[in-house]
Amino acid sequence: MIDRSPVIAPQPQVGSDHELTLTLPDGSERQVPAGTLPRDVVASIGAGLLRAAVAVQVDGEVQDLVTPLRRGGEFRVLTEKDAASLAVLRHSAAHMLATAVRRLRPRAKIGFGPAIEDGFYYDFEVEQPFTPEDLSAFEDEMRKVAQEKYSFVREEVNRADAERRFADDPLKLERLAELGDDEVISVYTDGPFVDLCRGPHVPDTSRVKHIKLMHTAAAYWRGDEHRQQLERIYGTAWFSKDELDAYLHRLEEAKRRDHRTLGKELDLFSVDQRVGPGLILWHPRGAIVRNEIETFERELILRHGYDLVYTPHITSEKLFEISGHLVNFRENMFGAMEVEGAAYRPKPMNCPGHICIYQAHQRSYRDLPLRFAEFGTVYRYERSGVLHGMLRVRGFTQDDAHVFCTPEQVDTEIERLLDLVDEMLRAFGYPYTVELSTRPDNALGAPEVWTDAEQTLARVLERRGQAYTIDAGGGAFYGPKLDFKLIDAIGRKWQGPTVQLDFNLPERFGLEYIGADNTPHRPVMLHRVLVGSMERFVGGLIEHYAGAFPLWLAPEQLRVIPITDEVRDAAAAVAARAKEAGLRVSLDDRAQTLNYRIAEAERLKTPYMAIVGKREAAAGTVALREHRLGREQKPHVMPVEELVRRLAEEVKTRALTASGTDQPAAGGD
RNA sequence: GCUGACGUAGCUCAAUUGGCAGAGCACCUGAUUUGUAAUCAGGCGGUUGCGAGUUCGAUUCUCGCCGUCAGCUCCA
Repeated sequence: MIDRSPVIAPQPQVGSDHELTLTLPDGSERQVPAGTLPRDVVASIGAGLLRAAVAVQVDGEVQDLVTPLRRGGEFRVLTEKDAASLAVLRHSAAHMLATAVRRLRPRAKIGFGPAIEDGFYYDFEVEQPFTPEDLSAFEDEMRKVAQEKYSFVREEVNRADAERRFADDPLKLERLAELGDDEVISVYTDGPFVDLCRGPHVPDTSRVKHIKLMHTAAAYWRGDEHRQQLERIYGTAWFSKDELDAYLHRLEEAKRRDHRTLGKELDLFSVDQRVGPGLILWHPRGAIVRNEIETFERELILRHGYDLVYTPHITSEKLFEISGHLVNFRENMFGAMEVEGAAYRPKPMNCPGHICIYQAHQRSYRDLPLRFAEFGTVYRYERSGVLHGMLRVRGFTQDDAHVFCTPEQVDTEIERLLDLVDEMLRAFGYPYTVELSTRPDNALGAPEVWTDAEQTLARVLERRGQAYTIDAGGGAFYGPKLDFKLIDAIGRKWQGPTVQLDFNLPERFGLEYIGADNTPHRPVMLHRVLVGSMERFVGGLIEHYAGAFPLWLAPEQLRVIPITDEVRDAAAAVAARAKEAGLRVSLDDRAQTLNYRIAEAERLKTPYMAIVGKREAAAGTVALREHRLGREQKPHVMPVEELVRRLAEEVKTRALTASGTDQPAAGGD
């Protein structure tokens, strides 16, 4: 028999003997006894509000309507309109998934089922992995659970009671054993399913209507790869059908932008089994994009006082013994090759090489700061399961640089780096956020040095009015860092530039400079990358621009198309003129229909097409077609000189074509 | 590396219970001379990822390896 009775308020276990003060959003105050259920408070405000309520927020903390109030403070009712409600909905959806799975697979053991960004998951221990058919059966069953409108009933129980209830669920017992004696043990029941859970939940299962189970995956219990793997089911849940549809559409959009698909369609790069997984072959069209970025960046950093250097791809592994990489990251390095009795390795980082250049001379404080930059190709062994297109590879080129300076110069150097980062990212149209990562537990060096460095970073950021968040304990063991996160055209975050202070390598290599006092001092070393890796950055750019690069980066900037053979020479002259102006231009005089040739140029997302017919040939003009204007557009007739001027200007200013406005071709490709 | 799915022409995909491996696009040839997103005809193209096994017969079933995809774990 399914218990469908309404919620019975469990007796609160803690102090119901004192009054709590709740402050409502309108400023009014209410006194209620501790242990009162929020639903009673909400009901007293209004019946309509109770119907709309998803949960409440008390003193900043979200809790559901059936968890006894234990403290007072700001009291806000959360409805479907509040962003914080989504996590509650999704957590409840996870329970409903478990409810559905348990109905169809009574022997499935339950793990955890939290809300995550964009959805939820639930882990199960089962003998047979789930199939796609299982998934749709579970989804149907979840809808039934929603229709059956079970209340989420909260009970607070003692340990013995909880152990009895989850006697058949070893994973839950393990979790239970970890709960401290002072913690409230609560369980939530929706219909036939009961789960050890802190909450909060929506009032009943009928609130969870717009769901979709996305896929299954294996996941390690407690995220520990030495523990058993569980079957995880991912799903998403929203308050309205529109939101669900919009989310699914966002996924489609991301798929449409996938750099692996576009990389093939636009002939930018490939990988070849014979070369090896995670090793990128840059095709001519992709190489143009990369080269433009490198040229731009090289010009930029030279202007910012950097010196270009080159270091070998393969070095004696002694270098990595000194640097400590061999001890700490041996598993992630390519294996050693023996040459005349000495072991050599492909470099996993450029820093040791740059340090050796620093040490090639005795350095004076007058030489500092020294800024060595290199597009340095490094090789790291990444486990096969993590490789992903251009975004996660085994060989990549970092736009790496190391700044060697005196402690007094760190301030200004950081400041200069922030300018550099800003100039670089603006060129690609990326907004960004900044994160300051501080001292981790396994940190090297004196805490005072760390605190000092962290304060320097924070001070510079604050002086510039740059907003930032702090990732406490997120620094590398050898120094604190600034991480820049890029936000792409569809709102996704990407790892961007990083600036890192290093207390370790100067020590290990014994770096020195002679100070004004004529004694040796240890310089400070800064590592920094702007784009990180050319591979990852270009992969990200492909997705950011959906393959429609701004003109300065476009592999082919202009395609000239004569309508008939009669005007071929006129078209060739247009192409020659554009080429002379430094544009990347091609002439498509194939014996194909005009429509065919336009379709192909559009498929390649060629920014501009100059069509030349009899009228244009006679007048010295072209009919210009622009990729970004989409399918319906009137050709814009202009003199050849104006075309060239306009495009050259657009390249020179590195103008950003409206990224994200690139529409999918309605037919054809 | 782990779990699961997948691997057929350059690309996207077919191939009824195991029975002659196919289409569209691309490419080549010819015709077509076109006014803004795919002209017509013909042709070329395959050790069905690799290797073994079962079978009269394997793209199809089994095993191993390689690779790809999703997720987990990892990313100095």
